[in-house]
Amino acid sequence: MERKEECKVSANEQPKDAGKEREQRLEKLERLRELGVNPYPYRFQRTHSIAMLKENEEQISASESQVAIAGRVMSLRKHGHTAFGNIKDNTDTIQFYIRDDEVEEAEFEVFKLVDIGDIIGLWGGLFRTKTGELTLRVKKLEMLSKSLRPLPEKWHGLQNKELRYRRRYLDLIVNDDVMDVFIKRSKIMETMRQFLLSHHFLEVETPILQPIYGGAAARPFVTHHNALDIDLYLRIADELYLKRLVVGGMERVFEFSRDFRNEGMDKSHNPEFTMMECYAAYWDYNDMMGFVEEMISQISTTVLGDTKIIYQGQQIDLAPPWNRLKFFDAIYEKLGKDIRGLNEGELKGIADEKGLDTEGVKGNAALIDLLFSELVEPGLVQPTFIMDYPIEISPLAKAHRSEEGLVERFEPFVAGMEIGNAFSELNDPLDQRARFEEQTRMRAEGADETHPIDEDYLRALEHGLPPTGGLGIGIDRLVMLLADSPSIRDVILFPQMRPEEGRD
RNA sequence: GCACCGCUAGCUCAACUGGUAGAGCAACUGACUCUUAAUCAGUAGGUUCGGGGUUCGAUUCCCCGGCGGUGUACCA
Repeated sequence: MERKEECKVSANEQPKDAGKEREQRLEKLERLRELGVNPYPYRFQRTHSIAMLKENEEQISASESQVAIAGRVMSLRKHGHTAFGNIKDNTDTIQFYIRDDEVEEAEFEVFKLVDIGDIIGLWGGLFRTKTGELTLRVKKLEMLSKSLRPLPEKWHGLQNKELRYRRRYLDLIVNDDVMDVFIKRSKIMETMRQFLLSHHFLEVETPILQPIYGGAAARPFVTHHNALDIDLYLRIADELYLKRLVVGGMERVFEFSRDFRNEGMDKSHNPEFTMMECYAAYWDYNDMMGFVEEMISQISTTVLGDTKIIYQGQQIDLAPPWNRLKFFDAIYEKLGKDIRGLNEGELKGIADEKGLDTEGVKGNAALIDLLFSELVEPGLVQPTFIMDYPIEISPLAKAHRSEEGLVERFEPFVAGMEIGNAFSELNDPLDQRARFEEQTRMRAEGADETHPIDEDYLRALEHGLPPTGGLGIGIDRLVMLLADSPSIRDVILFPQMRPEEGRD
Protein backbone atom coordinates (compact mmCIF):
# COMPACT_ATOMS: atom_id res chain seq x y z
CA MET A 1 0.00 0.00 0.00
CA GLU A 2 0.90 3.63 -0.05
CA ARG A 3 1.95 3.54 3.54
CA LYS A 4 4.78 1.17 2.77
CA GLU A 5 6.02 3.51 0.09
CA GLU A 6 6.21 6.28 2.65
CA CYS A 7 8.08 4.05 4.99
CA LYS A 8 10.73 3.25 2.46
CA VAL A 9 11.21 6.93 1.80
CA SER A 10 11.75 7.66 5.47
CA ALA A 11 14.03 4.65 5.78
CA ASN A 12 16.22 6.17 3.13
CA GLU A 13 16.44 9.35 5.13
CA GLN A 14 18.40 7.48 7.74
CA PRO A 15 19.61 9.73 10.53
CA LYS A 16 23.37 9.58 10.82
CA ASP A 17 23.41 8.87 14.52
CA ALA A 18 21.10 5.86 14.41
CA GLY A 19 23.44 3.18 13.17
CA LYS A 20 22.49 -0.10 11.62
CA GLU A 21 20.15 -1.15 14.35
CA ARG A 22 17.56 1.36 13.20
CA GLU A 23 17.55 -0.20 9.75
CA GLN A 24 17.07 -3.65 11.25
CA ARG A 25 14.16 -2.40 13.29
CA LEU A 26 12.62 -0.76 10.24
CA GLU A 27 12.76 -4.15 8.55
CA LYS A 28 10.93 -5.67 11.49
CA LEU A 29 8.36 -2.91 11.17
CA GLU A 30 7.83 -3.94 7.55
CA ARG A 31 7.50 -7.58 8.49
CA LEU A 32 4.89 -6.69 11.09
CA ARG A 33 2.88 -4.90 8.43
CA GLU A 34 3.25 -7.91 6.16
CA LEU A 35 1.77 -10.00 8.96
CA GLY A 36 -1.19 -7.64 8.95
CA VAL A 37 -0.17 -6.05 12.24
CA ASN A 38 -0.39 -2.30 12.73
CA PRO A 39 2.75 -1.47 14.71
CA TYR A 40 1.12 1.75 15.94
CA PRO A 41 -2.47 0.93 16.90
CA TYR A 42 -4.85 3.37 18.56
CA ARG A 43 -5.58 2.18 22.04
CA PHE A 44 -5.24 -0.60 24.53
CA GLN A 45 -7.55 -1.51 27.37
CA ARG A 46 -5.55 -2.24 30.49
CA THR A 47 -7.11 -3.99 33.45
CA HIS A 48 -4.27 -3.28 35.86
CA SER A 49 -1.19 -1.22 36.35
CA ILE A 50 1.76 -3.43 37.16
CA ALA A 51 1.78 -2.17 40.73
CA MET A 52 -1.92 -3.06 41.11
CA LEU A 53 -1.20 -6.45 39.62
CA LYS A 54 1.41 -7.13 42.26
CA GLU A 55 -0.81 -5.85 45.04
CA ASN A 56 -3.66 -8.12 44.00
CA GLU A 57 -1.61 -11.19 43.22
CA GLU A 58 -3.47 -13.58 45.49
CA GLN A 59 -6.89 -12.61 44.27
CA ILE A 60 -5.88 -12.75 40.61
CA SER A 61 -4.07 -16.07 40.94
CA ALA A 62 -6.94 -17.63 42.88
CA SER A 63 -9.57 -16.62 40.36
CA GLU A 64 -7.34 -17.63 37.47
CA SER A 65 -8.58 -14.51 35.77
CA GLN A 66 -6.84 -12.88 32.88
CA VAL A 67 -5.36 -9.45 33.19
CA ALA A 68 -4.15 -6.97 30.61
CA ILE A 69 -1.09 -4.79 31.12
CA ALA A 70 0.94 -2.56 28.88
CA GLY A 71 4.39 -1.08 28.99
CA ARG A 72 7.88 -0.96 27.59
CA VAL A 73 9.94 -4.10 27.12
CA MET A 74 13.06 -3.62 29.21
CA SER A 75 14.76 -6.98 28.72
CA LEU A 76 14.35 -10.22 26.79
CA ARG A 77 15.69 -13.71 27.39
CA LYS A 78 14.70 -15.89 24.49
CA HIS A 79 15.01 -19.67 24.63
CA GLY A 80 13.70 -20.91 21.32
CA HIS A 81 10.20 -22.11 22.07
CA THR A 82 9.88 -19.89 25.14
CA ALA A 83 11.04 -16.56 26.36
CA PHE A 84 11.20 -14.45 29.46
CA GLY A 85 11.26 -10.71 29.52
CA ASN A 86 10.50 -7.71 31.68
CA ILE A 87 7.92 -5.09 30.99
CA LYS A 88 7.77 -1.73 32.72
CA ASP A 89 4.98 0.77 33.15
CA ASN A 90 4.73 3.96 35.13
CA THR A 91 4.18 2.05 38.36
CA ASP A 92 6.51 -0.93 38.37
CA THR A 93 8.08 -3.67 36.34
CA ILE A 94 7.18 -7.35 36.06
CA GLN A 95 8.54 -10.45 34.39
CA PHE A 96 6.53 -12.13 31.65
CA TYR A 97 6.80 -15.62 30.25
CA ILE A 98 5.68 -16.65 26.79
CA ARG A 99 5.76 -20.05 25.09
CA ASP A 100 4.84 -20.92 21.57
CA ASP A 101 2.36 -23.64 22.53
CA GLU A 102 0.34 -21.25 24.70
CA VAL A 103 -0.25 -18.43 22.27
CA GLU A 104 -1.56 -18.41 18.76
CA GLU A 105 1.04 -19.12 16.14
CA ALA A 106 0.63 -15.75 14.46
CA GLU A 107 1.14 -13.97 17.77
CA PHE A 108 4.33 -15.81 18.47
CA GLU A 109 5.51 -14.60 15.08
CA VAL A 110 4.73 -11.08 16.23
CA PHE A 111 6.60 -11.74 19.46
CA LYS A 112 9.67 -12.75 17.48
CA LEU A 113 9.69 -9.23 16.09
CA VAL A 114 9.54 -7.61 19.52
CA ASP A 115 12.67 -5.70 20.51
CA ILE A 116 13.80 -4.27 23.79
CA GLY A 117 12.27 -0.81 23.95
CA ASP A 118 9.03 -1.71 22.18
CA ILE A 119 5.78 -0.87 23.90
CA ILE A 120 3.50 -3.88 24.00
CA GLY A 121 0.26 -5.02 25.59
CA LEU A 122 0.00 -8.40 27.27
CA TRP A 123 -2.93 -10.54 28.38
CA GLY A 124 -2.48 -13.46 30.71
CA GLY A 125 -2.59 -14.86 34.21
CA LEU A 126 -0.16 -14.74 37.08
CA PHE A 127 2.13 -17.49 38.32
CA ARG A 128 5.33 -17.89 40.23
CA THR A 129 8.39 -19.40 38.63
CA LYS A 130 10.34 -22.12 40.35
CA THR A 131 12.63 -19.44 41.74
CA GLY A 132 9.57 -17.69 43.15
CA GLU A 133 9.38 -14.69 40.88
CA LEU A 134 5.93 -13.32 40.13
CA THR A 135 5.43 -13.63 36.40
CA LEU A 136 2.75 -12.92 33.84
CA ARG A 137 2.03 -15.98 31.71
CA VAL A 138 1.29 -14.53 28.29
CA LYS A 139 -1.79 -15.79 26.45
CA LYS A 140 -2.05 -12.98 23.99
CA LEU A 141 0.07 -9.99 23.04
CA GLU A 142 -0.19 -6.89 20.95
CA MET A 143 2.40 -4.53 19.55
CA LEU A 144 1.47 -1.04 20.74
CA SER A 145 4.43 0.99 19.51
CA LYS A 146 7.44 -0.29 17.65
CA SER A 147 10.64 1.37 18.83
CA LEU A 148 13.19 2.10 16.14
CA ARG A 149 16.14 2.91 18.36
CA PRO A 150 17.94 0.87 20.97
CA LEU A 151 17.58 1.66 24.66
CA PRO A 152 20.70 2.54 26.65
CA GLU A 153 22.63 -0.35 28.09
CA LYS A 154 20.80 -2.41 30.66
CA TRP A 155 22.88 -2.28 33.75
CA HIS A 156 25.02 0.84 33.47
CA GLY A 157 22.10 2.74 32.03
CA LEU A 158 22.56 6.26 30.73
CA GLN A 159 25.40 7.97 32.56
CA ASN A 160 26.47 10.77 30.26
CA LYS A 161 25.00 13.90 31.83
CA GLU A 162 24.76 15.76 28.59
CA LEU A 163 22.68 13.00 27.02
CA ARG A 164 20.60 12.67 30.15
CA TYR A 165 19.62 16.35 30.03
CA ARG A 166 19.18 16.50 26.27
CA ARG A 167 17.28 13.22 25.99
CA ARG A 168 15.44 13.32 29.25
CA TYR A 169 12.96 10.75 27.95
CA LEU A 170 15.74 8.15 27.94
CA ASP A 171 16.91 9.25 31.36
CA LEU A 172 13.38 8.75 32.64
CA ILE A 173 13.01 5.31 31.07
CA VAL A 174 16.28 4.00 32.33
CA ASN A 175 16.98 5.81 35.60
CA ASP A 176 14.17 5.24 38.08
CA ASP A 177 15.53 7.74 40.58
CA VAL A 178 15.09 10.49 37.99
CA MET A 179 11.43 9.62 37.62
CA ASP A 180 11.16 9.74 41.41
CA VAL A 181 12.55 13.26 41.55
CA PHE A 182 9.94 14.57 39.16
CA ILE A 183 7.12 12.72 40.86
CA LYS A 184 8.34 14.36 44.04
CA ARG A 185 8.39 17.74 42.33
CA SER A 186 4.78 17.31 41.31
CA LYS A 187 3.76 16.29 44.82
CA ILE A 188 5.60 19.23 46.35
CA MET A 189 3.75 21.69 44.13
CA GLU A 190 0.46 19.93 44.69
CA THR A 191 0.89 20.02 48.46
CA MET A 192 1.89 23.67 48.37
CA ARG A 193 -1.13 24.49 46.22
CA GLN A 194 -3.45 22.67 48.61
CA PHE A 195 -1.87 24.40 51.57
CA LEU A 196 -2.42 27.80 49.99
CA LEU A 197 -5.97 26.99 48.89
CA SER A 198 -6.83 25.74 52.35
CA HIS A 199 -5.67 29.11 53.69
CA HIS A 200 -8.05 30.84 51.31
CA PHE A 201 -5.52 31.99 48.75
CA LEU A 202 -6.82 32.38 45.22
CA GLU A 203 -4.72 31.01 42.38
CA VAL A 204 -4.27 33.53 39.58
CA GLU A 205 -2.32 34.00 36.39
CA THR A 206 -0.57 37.22 35.46
CA PRO A 207 1.33 38.32 32.36
CA ILE A 208 4.59 36.69 31.39
CA LEU A 209 5.06 39.26 28.64
CA GLN A 210 5.44 42.58 30.41
CA PRO A 211 6.04 46.07 29.03
CA ILE A 212 8.00 46.97 32.17
CA TYR A 213 9.75 44.27 34.14
CA GLY A 214 9.94 44.51 37.89
CA GLY A 215 9.67 42.83 41.24
CA ALA A 216 13.29 41.73 41.43
CA ALA A 217 16.80 42.87 40.63
CA ALA A 218 17.76 41.02 37.48
CA ARG A 219 18.40 41.48 33.80
CA PRO A 220 15.46 40.47 31.63
CA PHE A 221 15.00 38.70 28.32
CA VAL A 222 13.60 40.99 25.65
CA THR A 223 11.21 39.96 22.92
CA HIS A 224 9.15 41.75 20.33
CA HIS A 225 5.44 41.90 19.62
CA ASN A 226 4.94 42.35 15.90
CA ALA A 227 1.35 43.59 15.77
CA LEU A 228 1.91 46.17 18.49
CA ASP A 229 5.47 46.78 17.32
CA ILE A 230 6.77 47.06 20.85
CA ASP A 231 9.48 45.32 22.81
CA LEU A 232 8.26 43.26 25.71
CA TYR A 233 10.12 41.63 28.57
CA LEU A 234 9.73 38.11 29.85
CA ARG A 235 8.87 38.55 33.49
CA ILE A 236 11.60 38.36 36.10
CA ALA A 237 8.90 38.21 38.81
CA ASP A 238 5.14 38.53 39.09
CA GLU A 239 5.27 40.54 42.30
CA LEU A 240 3.96 43.87 41.03
CA TYR A 241 1.00 42.26 39.27
CA LEU A 242 0.00 40.24 42.29
CA LYS A 243 0.05 43.32 44.48
CA ARG A 244 -2.14 45.12 41.94
CA LEU A 245 -4.62 42.28 42.50
CA VAL A 246 -4.49 42.83 46.25
CA VAL A 247 -5.27 46.49 45.56
CA GLY A 248 -8.20 45.17 43.53
CA GLY A 249 -9.57 43.33 46.53
CA MET A 250 -8.16 39.86 46.05
CA GLU A 251 -7.01 39.68 49.62
CA ARG A 252 -5.03 36.49 49.25
CA VAL A 253 -3.51 35.51 45.91
CA PHE A 254 -0.80 33.22 44.66
CA GLU A 255 0.74 32.13 41.42
CA PHE A 256 3.20 29.50 40.36
CA SER A 257 5.22 31.76 38.17
CA ARG A 258 7.74 30.74 35.55
CA ASP A 259 10.25 33.57 35.71
CA PHE A 260 13.08 34.36 33.33
CA ARG A 261 16.36 35.99 34.20
CA ASN A 262 19.01 36.71 31.65
CA GLU A 263 21.97 35.82 33.79
CA GLY A 264 24.60 33.19 34.35
CA MET A 265 23.80 29.55 34.96
CA ASP A 266 25.17 27.34 37.68
CA LYS A 267 23.95 24.61 39.93
CA SER A 268 21.34 26.81 41.55
CA HIS A 269 20.42 29.06 38.61
CA ASN A 270 18.58 28.20 35.41
CA PRO A 271 17.53 31.03 33.06
CA GLU A 272 13.91 30.00 33.50
CA PHE A 273 12.75 28.81 36.87
CA THR A 274 9.63 28.52 38.95
CA MET A 275 8.71 30.77 41.82
CA MET A 276 5.63 30.59 43.96
CA GLU A 277 4.64 34.06 45.04
CA CYS A 278 1.79 34.76 47.41
CA TYR A 279 0.38 37.86 49.07
CA ALA A 280 -1.92 38.16 52.05
CA ALA A 281 -3.66 41.39 52.98
CA TYR A 282 -3.39 42.43 56.62
CA TRP A 283 -0.37 40.22 57.28
CA ASP A 284 3.11 41.48 58.06
CA TYR A 285 6.37 39.64 57.65
CA ASN A 286 6.05 38.01 61.05
CA ASP A 287 2.80 36.39 59.98
CA MET A 288 4.50 35.30 56.81
CA MET A 289 7.40 33.73 58.70
CA GLY A 290 5.05 31.52 60.63
CA PHE A 291 3.26 30.66 57.42
CA VAL A 292 6.47 29.63 55.65
CA GLU A 293 7.79 27.32 58.31
CA GLU A 294 4.35 25.77 58.62
CA MET A 295 4.01 25.30 54.86
CA ILE A 296 7.46 23.87 54.24
CA SER A 297 7.32 21.46 57.13
CA GLN A 298 3.91 20.27 56.03
CA ILE A 299 5.14 19.75 52.48
CA SER A 300 8.07 17.74 53.79
CA THR A 301 5.80 15.66 55.98
CA THR A 302 3.31 15.01 53.19
CA VAL A 303 5.87 14.23 50.52
CA LEU A 304 8.64 12.58 52.52
CA GLY A 305 6.78 11.51 55.63
CA ASP A 306 9.06 13.48 57.95
CA THR A 307 10.39 16.94 58.68
CA LYS A 308 13.85 15.47 59.17
CA ILE A 309 15.66 15.32 55.87
CA ILE A 310 19.17 14.72 54.64
CA TYR A 311 20.55 17.06 52.03
CA GLN A 312 23.92 16.14 50.56
CA GLY A 313 24.88 14.35 53.74
CA GLN A 314 23.68 17.11 56.09
CA GLN A 315 20.93 16.36 58.57
CA ILE A 316 18.28 19.03 58.54
CA ASP A 317 15.09 19.38 60.51
CA LEU A 318 12.38 21.47 58.91
CA ALA A 319 10.03 21.35 61.90
CA PRO A 320 8.97 24.77 63.22
CA PRO A 321 10.03 26.99 64.74
CA TRP A 322 12.95 27.93 62.51
CA ASN A 323 15.84 30.05 63.71
CA ARG A 324 15.32 33.76 63.45
CA LEU A 325 18.42 35.84 63.01
CA LYS A 326 18.73 39.49 62.14
CA PHE A 327 20.82 40.31 59.11
CA PHE A 328 23.36 42.50 60.89
CA ASP A 329 23.44 40.24 63.95
CA ALA A 330 24.37 37.36 61.67
CA ILE A 331 27.29 39.33 60.32
CA TYR A 332 28.21 40.46 63.81
CA GLU A 333 28.39 36.83 64.93
CA LYS A 334 30.91 36.05 62.21
CA LEU A 335 32.89 39.26 62.40
CA GLY A 336 32.75 40.23 66.03
CA LYS A 337 31.97 43.78 65.03
CA ASP A 338 28.98 45.81 63.99
CA ILE A 339 29.28 47.03 60.44
CA ARG A 340 26.23 49.25 60.54
CA GLY A 341 27.00 52.85 59.70
CA LEU A 342 30.44 52.08 58.33
CA ASN A 343 31.42 53.86 55.14
CA GLU A 344 32.47 52.21 51.91
CA GLY A 345 36.18 52.36 52.64
CA GLU A 346 35.75 50.73 56.04
CA LEU A 347 33.57 47.99 54.63
CA LYS A 348 36.04 47.32 51.89
CA GLY A 349 38.78 47.13 54.49
CA ILE A 350 36.90 44.46 56.41
CA ALA A 351 36.21 42.46 53.26
CA ASP A 352 39.86 42.61 52.25
CA GLU A 353 40.88 41.63 55.74
CA LYS A 354 38.71 38.52 55.36
CA GLY A 355 40.41 37.72 52.08
CA LEU A 356 37.32 38.36 50.00
CA ASP A 357 37.60 39.45 46.42
CA THR A 358 36.25 43.00 46.32
CA GLU A 359 37.26 43.53 42.72
CA GLY A 360 34.42 45.37 40.99
CA VAL A 361 32.25 45.48 44.12
CA LYS A 362 31.02 49.04 44.47
CA GLY A 363 28.83 50.72 47.01
CA ASN A 364 27.92 49.98 50.63
CA ALA A 365 25.04 47.72 49.74
CA ALA A 366 27.10 45.51 47.47
CA LEU A 367 29.90 45.23 50.03
CA ILE A 368 27.50 44.36 52.81
CA ASP A 369 25.87 41.81 50.53
CA LEU A 370 29.30 40.34 49.78
CA LEU A 371 30.16 40.01 53.45
CA PHE A 372 26.83 38.36 54.15
CA SER A 373 26.90 35.89 51.32
CA GLU A 374 30.52 34.90 51.89
CA LEU A 375 30.59 34.77 55.68
CA VAL A 376 27.06 33.97 56.77
CA GLU A 377 25.20 32.09 54.06
CA PRO A 378 27.26 28.92 53.86
CA GLY A 379 26.75 28.39 57.61
CA LEU A 380 22.96 28.53 57.44
CA VAL A 381 22.39 24.79 57.27
CA GLN A 382 19.43 24.42 59.64
CA PRO A 383 16.40 26.39 58.50
CA THR A 384 16.90 30.03 59.39
CA PHE A 385 15.04 33.22 58.70
CA ILE A 386 17.47 36.04 58.09
CA MET A 387 15.52 39.18 58.83
CA ASP A 388 15.66 42.96 58.66
CA TYR A 389 17.72 43.77 55.60
CA PRO A 390 19.32 47.09 54.65
CA ILE A 391 16.87 49.35 52.87
CA GLU A 392 19.18 49.95 49.87
CA ILE A 393 18.84 46.40 48.57
CA SER A 394 15.11 46.10 49.22
CA PRO A 395 13.20 48.73 47.23
CA LEU A 396 9.82 46.98 47.51
CA ALA A 397 9.86 46.27 51.24
CA LYS A 398 8.35 48.41 53.93
CA ALA A 399 10.61 50.39 56.21
CA HIS A 400 11.19 48.66 59.54
CA ARG A 401 8.72 49.83 62.17
CA SER A 402 11.46 50.48 64.74
CA GLU A 403 14.90 50.24 63.14
CA GLU A 404 16.30 53.04 61.08
CA GLY A 405 17.77 52.07 57.71
CA LEU A 406 16.26 48.61 57.66
CA VAL A 407 13.22 47.03 56.08
CA GLU A 408 10.86 44.32 57.28
CA ARG A 409 12.14 41.59 55.07
CA PHE A 410 13.26 38.01 55.59
CA GLU A 411 14.79 35.25 53.55
CA PRO A 412 14.55 31.61 54.54
CA PHE A 413 17.84 29.73 54.24
CA VAL A 414 18.24 25.97 54.36
CA ALA A 415 21.40 23.99 53.66
CA GLY A 416 23.19 27.24 52.86
CA MET A 417 20.69 27.86 50.11
CA GLU A 418 18.36 30.82 49.86
CA ILE A 419 14.96 29.37 49.12
CA GLY A 420 12.75 32.45 49.29
CA ASN A 421 12.21 36.08 49.99
CA ALA A 422 9.46 37.88 51.84
CA PHE A 423 8.50 41.19 53.29
CA SER A 424 5.97 43.45 54.80
CA GLU A 425 5.06 44.99 51.47
CA LEU A 426 5.77 48.65 50.93
CA ASN A 427 2.32 50.17 50.50
CA ASP A 428 3.15 53.85 50.99
CA PRO A 429 2.97 55.14 47.41
CA LEU A 430 5.11 58.17 48.11
CA ASP A 431 7.83 56.13 49.75
CA GLN A 432 7.64 53.63 46.86
CA ARG A 433 8.14 56.43 44.36
CA ALA A 434 11.15 57.68 46.28
CA ARG A 435 12.62 54.15 46.31
CA PHE A 436 12.16 53.79 42.57
CA GLU A 437 13.83 57.13 42.06
CA GLU A 438 16.72 55.99 44.21
CA GLN A 439 16.99 52.92 41.97
CA THR A 440 17.10 55.15 38.94
CA ARG A 441 19.86 57.18 40.55
CA MET A 442 21.84 53.96 41.22
CA ARG A 443 21.33 52.93 37.62
CA ALA A 444 22.75 56.24 36.47
CA GLU A 445 25.80 55.43 38.57
CA GLY A 446 26.28 52.17 36.74
CA ALA A 447 24.25 49.54 38.56
CA ASP A 448 22.62 47.57 35.75
CA GLU A 449 20.14 45.49 37.69
CA THR A 450 17.99 48.12 39.29
CA HIS A 451 14.23 48.42 39.24
CA PRO A 452 12.75 50.63 36.53
CA ILE A 453 9.98 52.98 37.59
CA ASP A 454 6.56 51.43 37.02
CA GLU A 455 4.11 54.34 36.92
CA ASP A 456 1.07 52.13 36.61
CA TYR A 457 2.12 50.21 39.69
CA LEU A 458 2.56 53.48 41.58
CA ARG A 459 -0.89 54.56 40.46
CA ALA A 460 -2.31 51.29 41.80
CA LEU A 461 -0.59 51.88 45.13
CA GLU A 462 -2.08 55.37 45.26
CA HIS A 463 -5.50 53.76 45.22
CA GLY A 464 -4.51 51.97 48.41
CA LEU A 465 -2.79 48.64 49.01
CA PRO A 466 -3.77 47.24 52.40
CA PRO A 467 -0.97 46.30 54.75
CA THR A 468 0.23 43.11 53.10
CA GLY A 469 2.65 40.29 53.67
CA GLY A 470 4.31 38.91 50.54
CA LEU A 471 6.40 35.83 49.87
CA GLY A 472 8.32 34.19 47.08
CA ILE A 473 9.54 30.61 47.31
CA GLY A 474 11.97 29.18 44.78
CA ILE A 475 10.29 25.96 43.79
CA ASP A 476 13.31 24.49 42.04
CA ARG A 477 15.50 24.99 45.08
CA LEU A 478 12.85 23.62 47.38
CA VAL A 479 12.67 20.52 45.21
CA MET A 480 16.47 20.23 45.24
CA LEU A 481 16.33 20.29 49.01
CA LEU A 482 13.57 17.70 49.38
CA ALA A 483 14.84 15.46 46.60
CA ASP A 484 18.45 15.72 47.80
CA SER A 485 19.59 16.95 44.37
CA PRO A 486 22.89 18.77 44.13
CA SER A 487 22.04 20.69 40.96
CA ILE A 488 19.03 22.62 39.73
CA ARG A 489 19.42 20.75 36.43
CA ASP A 490 18.40 17.59 38.21
CA VAL A 491 15.02 19.03 39.18
CA ILE A 492 14.20 20.72 35.86
CA LEU A 493 13.06 18.28 33.17
CA PHE A 494 14.68 20.14 30.32
CA PRO A 495 17.40 22.41 31.68
CA GLN A 496 18.72 25.10 29.40
CA MET A 497 21.45 23.85 27.05
CA ARG A 498 23.29 25.16 24.06
CA PRO A 499 21.75 23.73 20.89
CA GLU A 500 23.26 20.49 19.74
CA GLU A 501 23.31 21.77 16.20
CA GLY A 502 25.71 24.55 15.45
CA ARG A 503 28.63 22.36 16.32
CA ASP A 504 31.49 22.82 13.96
C1' G B 1 33.81 35.37 31.54
C1' C B 2 38.14 32.48 33.55
C1' A B 3 40.50 27.72 35.14
C1' C B 4 40.62 22.53 35.14
C1' C B 5 38.63 17.88 33.32
C1' G B 6 36.03 15.15 29.61
C1' C B 7 34.24 13.81 24.42
C1' U B 8 36.44 6.53 21.24
C1' A B 9 30.61 1.44 18.32
C1' G B 10 23.46 2.64 19.95
C1' C B 11 25.01 2.54 25.60
C1' U B 12 29.04 1.77 29.53
C1' C B 13 34.13 1.86 29.17
C1' A B 14 39.55 0.16 27.51
C1' A B 15 43.83 1.20 24.22
C1' C B 16 51.49 1.92 28.37
C1' U B 17 56.41 6.66 26.88
C1' G B 18 53.01 8.09 19.48
C1' G B 19 53.06 2.02 16.29
C1' U B 20 47.20 -1.89 12.38
C1' A B 21 41.18 1.03 17.57
C1' G B 22 39.22 -3.33 21.66
C1' A B 23 35.66 -5.44 25.48
C1' G B 24 30.82 -5.97 27.86
C1' C B 25 25.76 -4.94 26.98
C1' A B 26 22.49 -3.97 22.75
C1' A B 27 22.07 -5.93 17.45
C1' C B 28 22.32 -10.00 13.54
C1' U B 29 22.56 -15.75 12.29
C1' G B 30 22.04 -20.59 14.51
C1' A B 31 21.02 -23.97 18.96
C1' C B 32 18.01 -24.10 23.32
C1' U B 33 10.26 -25.30 26.48
C1' C B 34 11.18 -21.97 34.15
C1' U B 35 15.17 -17.83 32.43
C1' U B 36 16.56 -13.58 35.24
C1' A B 37 23.59 -9.69 34.10
C1' A B 38 20.18 -16.78 30.68
C1' U B 39 23.80 -19.94 28.21
C1' C B 40 26.59 -21.85 23.85
C1' A B 41 28.63 -21.16 18.64
C1' G B 42 29.29 -17.59 14.93
C1' U B 43 28.71 -12.42 12.51
C1' A B 44 28.53 -7.37 11.82
C1' G B 45 29.24 -2.61 13.78
C1' G B 46 34.07 3.35 14.12
C1' U B 47 34.63 10.68 10.40
C1' U B 48 38.19 8.18 17.95
C1' C B 49 33.53 15.83 18.62
C1' G B 50 35.20 19.21 14.06
C1' G B 51 39.37 21.68 11.59
C1' G B 52 44.56 22.51 11.14
C1' G B 53 49.73 21.31 12.53
C1' U B 54 54.16 18.20 14.12
C1' U B 55 55.63 13.12 12.62
C1' C B 56 57.43 7.74 8.44
C1' G B 57 53.06 7.10 11.52
C1' A B 58 48.26 10.77 15.92
C1' U B 59 42.65 8.26 19.85
C1' U B 60 47.54 9.69 22.04
C1' C B 61 51.59 15.58 21.19
C1' C B 62 50.58 21.09 19.71
C1' C B 63 47.04 25.08 17.97
C1' C B 64 41.97 26.82 16.81
C1' G B 65 36.88 25.78 17.33
C1' G B 66 32.28 22.96 19.31
C1' C B 67 29.55 20.66 23.31
C1' G B 68 29.34 19.06 28.32
C1' G B 69 30.91 18.61 33.54
C1' U B 70 33.22 20.75 37.90
C1' G B 71 35.07 24.98 40.36
C1' U B 72 35.20 30.23 40.35
C1' A B 73 33.26 35.08 39.02
C1' C B 74 28.81 37.76 37.87
C1' C B 75 23.85 37.04 39.49
C1' A B 76 18.85 36.30 44.07
